[in-house]
Amino acid sequence: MSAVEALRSALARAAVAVGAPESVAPVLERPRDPAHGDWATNLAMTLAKPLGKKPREVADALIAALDLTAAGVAEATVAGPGFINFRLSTADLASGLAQVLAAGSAWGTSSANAGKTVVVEFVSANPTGPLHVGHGRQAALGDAISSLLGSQGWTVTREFYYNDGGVQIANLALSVQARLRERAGDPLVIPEGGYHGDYIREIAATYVAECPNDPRGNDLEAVRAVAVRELRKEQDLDLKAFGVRFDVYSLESALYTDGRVQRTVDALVAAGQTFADDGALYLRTTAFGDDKDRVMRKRDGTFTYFVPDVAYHVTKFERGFTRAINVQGADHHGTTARVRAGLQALGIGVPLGYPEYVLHQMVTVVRGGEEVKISKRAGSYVTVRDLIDEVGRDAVRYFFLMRKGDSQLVFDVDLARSQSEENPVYYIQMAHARLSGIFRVGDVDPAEITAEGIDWAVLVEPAERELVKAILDWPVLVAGAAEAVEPHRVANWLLETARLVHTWYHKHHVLGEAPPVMRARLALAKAARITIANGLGLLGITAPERM
RNA sequence: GCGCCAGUAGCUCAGUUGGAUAGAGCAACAGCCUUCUAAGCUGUGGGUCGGGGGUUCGAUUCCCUCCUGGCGCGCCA
Repeated sequence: MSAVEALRSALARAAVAVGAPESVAPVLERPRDPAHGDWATNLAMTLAKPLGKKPREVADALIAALDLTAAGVAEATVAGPGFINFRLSTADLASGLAQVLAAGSAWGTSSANAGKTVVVEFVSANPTGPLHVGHGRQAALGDAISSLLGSQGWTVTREFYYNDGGVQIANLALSVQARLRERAGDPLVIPEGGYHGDYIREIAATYVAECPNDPRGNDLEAVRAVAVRELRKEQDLDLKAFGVRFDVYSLESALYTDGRVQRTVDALVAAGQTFADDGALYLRTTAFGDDKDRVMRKRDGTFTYFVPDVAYHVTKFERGFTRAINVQGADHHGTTARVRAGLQALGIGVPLGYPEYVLHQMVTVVRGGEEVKISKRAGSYVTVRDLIDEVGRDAVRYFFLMRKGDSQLVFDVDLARSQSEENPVYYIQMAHARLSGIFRVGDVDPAEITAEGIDWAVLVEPAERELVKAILDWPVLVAGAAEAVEPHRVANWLLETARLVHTWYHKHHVLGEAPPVMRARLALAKAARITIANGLGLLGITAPERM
């Protein structure tokens, strides 16, 4: 049993002793001010009302009834409106590090969700151009969310859905055709809604090389096939540069060719959830919470985009995923109600909140204090590749993850590329490198550092007590971030912990200290290094040995 | 007009799911290099948590209302 659990159960017994109505689960949290102690509980305040007493009286009674030894507490005091603050002995506090050393790369993982499966869909771009910064945010978020869930025992499938059907693909083919005809000497006429970037010219060149008999792109279907293939290749390279890997790629076009779209429509009609009006077929999405009913089949006989999306999500459900999480830009939030409504209308037992959506706000890129909008190759937007080439993969990952998804994100290129204290990525990686440096310089193999024979009571300095607490809080932090699907909590924790590492490193030495102190501090350094490396790993960022 | 998201220090943002005197970085100011990386550290100043109501022992957090900004509201995706 860990120190916290011992304290919690001792408190629960004390609560019963002072007459609490039924069993309680006391809440323990870190006091904001470390001077207040190592743990604090608001138990007395929550019990005050049912007991009909003042909070501070209840607090005094709780302390009197508390078995301090069993709770592993050196001191308990009442403070403020009725908080009880606890101080642990340094030995009890720091000995928790033994778990960290034993767990290693598994520190912070949990098997709480073992046996449950989740599919995380992200990026899911149209293959109509290089990935833009919004896709980059999705890639960072989706990958980190997948890792977070995986760390908590979920079996995770990372999935990319190519929207390779519909009008936009037709516009892509026409845009390439326009460039082909320009090459052949015609005046350039890029169609309405077409694509203007330089990459369209590159695709035209590829097409001419492969199909010399059709320099004007008269075979539009062949043009389309080459364009989609080239852009999928391009996007794959973007993702590779970003270090993101997917387990499954799904194609919208396949949902048409294998009849899934038609079968989904038939099922919705059979379920009585549709109606025809003015030559179009509607789904009664209002029966499932949408603002208005939505067109499924247009008058021209083609389906609207959300129909294949519903068919696609049926496959996720049929593949047996407990949860489905979709990471998308907030500009897609209108579709969430539609997809869920379609799944409910089918009446096949899909849970109400399926799929879940993690929506993120827009990204703006700033350089030299000015917003950057244009990439040469893409024409109208900044690409992920631009950012990676300029500031590196680690910095791009961190910057996309350091803000809550539902905040708009300002990506400061100058800050991200600066190799200085101001840059949070460098600051965190530096903490890891410094910890590594202690072992390198001291010629100590970290593998030799175990909890065996360490006197934890020597870690009495305030700076090391704070670092110890941050390390021991890591598993709760990760579990909370996974539960809330919020990777930015990990990013913030890393920055704060890196700060504690730098403070400790600056104030106290490891090598050359008296043997018991050096040994305990080496253990602390190793535990900190493990935890920071695990945190960076979850975010897909490297933990360098030296910088 | 309706829906979703945001509004916290000069700037960029956290705030542990309702707790103590609201925090961090940058910027400003004052200091610190014979020791494991100064790519660093220490300290100081800085606030009507957008405004106003409500819920309760207690609200940045929950509810209502208004203001401002972003996104969406298509037989586009």
